[in-house]
Amino acid sequence: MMNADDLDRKPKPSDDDGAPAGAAIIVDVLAPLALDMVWSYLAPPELALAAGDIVRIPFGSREVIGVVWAVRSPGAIASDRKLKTVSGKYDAPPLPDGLRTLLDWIARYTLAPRGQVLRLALRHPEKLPPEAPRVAVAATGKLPARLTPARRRVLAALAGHREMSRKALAEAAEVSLTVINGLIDDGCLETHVLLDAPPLAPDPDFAPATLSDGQTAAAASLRAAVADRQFGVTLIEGVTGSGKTEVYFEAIAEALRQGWQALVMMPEIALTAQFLDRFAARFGVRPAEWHSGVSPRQRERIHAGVASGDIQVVAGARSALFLPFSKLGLLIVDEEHETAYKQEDGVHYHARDMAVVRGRIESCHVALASATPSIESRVNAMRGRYGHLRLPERYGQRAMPRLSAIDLRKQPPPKGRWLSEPLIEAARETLARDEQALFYLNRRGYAPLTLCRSCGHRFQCPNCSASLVEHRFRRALICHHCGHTERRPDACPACGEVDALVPAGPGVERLAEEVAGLFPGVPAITLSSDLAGGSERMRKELDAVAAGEFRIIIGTQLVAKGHNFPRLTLVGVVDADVGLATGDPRGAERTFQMLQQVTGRAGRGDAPGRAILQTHQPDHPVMMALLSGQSEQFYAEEIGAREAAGLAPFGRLAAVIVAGPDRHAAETHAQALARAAHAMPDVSGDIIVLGPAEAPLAIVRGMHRFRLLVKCARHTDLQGFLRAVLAAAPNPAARMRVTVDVDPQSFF
DNA sequence: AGCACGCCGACT
DNA sequence: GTCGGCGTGCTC
Repeated sequence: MMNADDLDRKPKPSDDDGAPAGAAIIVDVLAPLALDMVWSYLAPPELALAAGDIVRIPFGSREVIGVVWAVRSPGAIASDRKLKTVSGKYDAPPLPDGLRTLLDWIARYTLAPRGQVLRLALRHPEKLPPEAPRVAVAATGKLPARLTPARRRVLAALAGHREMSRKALAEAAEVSLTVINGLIDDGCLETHVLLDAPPLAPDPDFAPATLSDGQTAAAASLRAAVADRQFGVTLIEGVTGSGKTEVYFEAIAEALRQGWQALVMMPEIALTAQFLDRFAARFGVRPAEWHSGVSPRQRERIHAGVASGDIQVVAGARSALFLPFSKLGLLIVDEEHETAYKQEDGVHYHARDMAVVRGRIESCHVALASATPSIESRVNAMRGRYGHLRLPERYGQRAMPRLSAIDLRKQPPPKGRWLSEPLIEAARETLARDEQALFYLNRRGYAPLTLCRSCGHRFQCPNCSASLVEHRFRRALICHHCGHTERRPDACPACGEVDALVPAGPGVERLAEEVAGLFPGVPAITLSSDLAGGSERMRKELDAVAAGEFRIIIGTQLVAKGHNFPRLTLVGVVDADVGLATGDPRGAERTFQMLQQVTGRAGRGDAPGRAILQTHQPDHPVMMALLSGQSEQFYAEEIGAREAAGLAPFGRLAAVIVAGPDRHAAETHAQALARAAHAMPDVSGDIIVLGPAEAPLAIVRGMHRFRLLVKCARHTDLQGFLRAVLAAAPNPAARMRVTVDVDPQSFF
């Protein structure tokens, strides 16, 4: 977005510029470094700096980029030290007030240095070669002195057009650019710079969808909320195919009619050509698209367009939240429960929550959409903080899949096998109808556990104490937490017995073996993140599945979303209990969300889908919720259970300051604390463990040096929790200094 | 974050 | 005798 050539160089300071010393303008500049401070500089008056401007400043021995965070009132020279002078200003859109407020807010909330948060909004190449002006040519009417065949073709190709770009003309006339340049030199063609046409505006009335009654009502309510131009949040809840997208498209249409911008955030993987096409079908053009794969040049254009208002709608991953919108009027967070919204490195933020914050700052409406909302959003909806729109039915041809459960206690598969007779029978019927079946098992590898039959030795990761997972294809034992890999030995390392190691439990590889035995000759594919060949290969295989090349799919959570498999009518959940007893307080919520997603994939227009859950606990609230299609009860129980366990339904941040003069000792303490906190059974989420700091005020300044681990404590009794964590720490010298208790809502 | 300054080990 | 390791401190 910035370019060195855009830098307005400060004229050479002269002794007689006559400005009285007291009238010097001072600006406070924030640099995108891991520093929290703003730095004061003298501002050359001719740059006319304003808050938000992007400047270059001398900083220590180098020059860095910075953003004017504040312009000090004239005459207020606070510091007695000699100030350096701003070197120049970039001809780039300034950061709007709302965005700067958001960045400050996030820095405060996440305890991150402001400079580091600023990076989120400035993550662009500092220098780009200036964009080459695009040149168009038009005929002048003059005929060339020598009319060669090539020249004739050029003039003929241009005949129907007022102007064409040189490249397009050369292609159309099947000549090289030399011929065209020759004609320009002869004066037969004239050139002019082609101005960048503003992008085509999405048209709110291009092709409004036909909505069901329920959708119409929901859309009307959302439209009204948008037009209100006040901060508010609506949770849109509706199963896959219920038309959530169509409903929020109507909200976007309303924002467009009002002349406001809209941002649609989605998890990175959900931002597909399919979505962009759907948008284009409704509004006539694709939205601007923003994610990690967008080219630097395109980023620059989007920045400029969003700041000028030429771009009205952006669909983007979480980082799109930091674009310099000039008149944002609507934020939408699609698939709001997705964990991909959580940034876990650098600045730790949850993009869904920060979207709500930005909505608050911009005074506009925020819509959160999901088939399986997060507990947090549910609680907010239940307590009336968020509006709640439900779209309970599938619209159009697709019927909801029929769900049933198989009680594995009553109908267990034979020993060493994982598919029960009724599920196998259902798959047979499906295959006989020439349809596809999916066996879902969220376990990579061959077997999650390897045991020694002779001495009972269990293979464990040396770093994490988790079980090593056998990957038979790679002949390796792998830790799924840290990636530790070792060769699978033939003899037990504990007792030396040869050929005594047995796999315990199923993974997708083992399941594939069983499926191959049960359905010989039926084309099947196993899809997990272990698939060799990278995303390229994955895409190819998913396309092959969509085209019906495979009849049986065996997959991990990777198949739960994304690609549409049009012939898929049976989803068999091989072990619905995976993830329920892991000690993770979010286990039930996650399991429900995942199973709801994956079972929802069954069914197509003419063939209703079926989903079968194999479970040992058919009475578990998750299974009941899935089977009945009623999630109310489940959510209510989940919230109640969390409250009973002393867990807050909202995230909270806790900062533990480990005091001590010795940096290494402090790091060791902090890591031990983090581990101890992690191991506590009733805690999930994030704990910020900070290194030595002298006083609470020093946190912000000192924390960046010792940022060791950030995870978020979801705990109502924070003080008690921290005391417990500290009690578990090996060194009692570690002291708790500060806790920060932040419910995002409580900040307002 | 970068970058300089500073004080101890293996090389031309 | 120097090159270079990364520990510590500073940046308007």
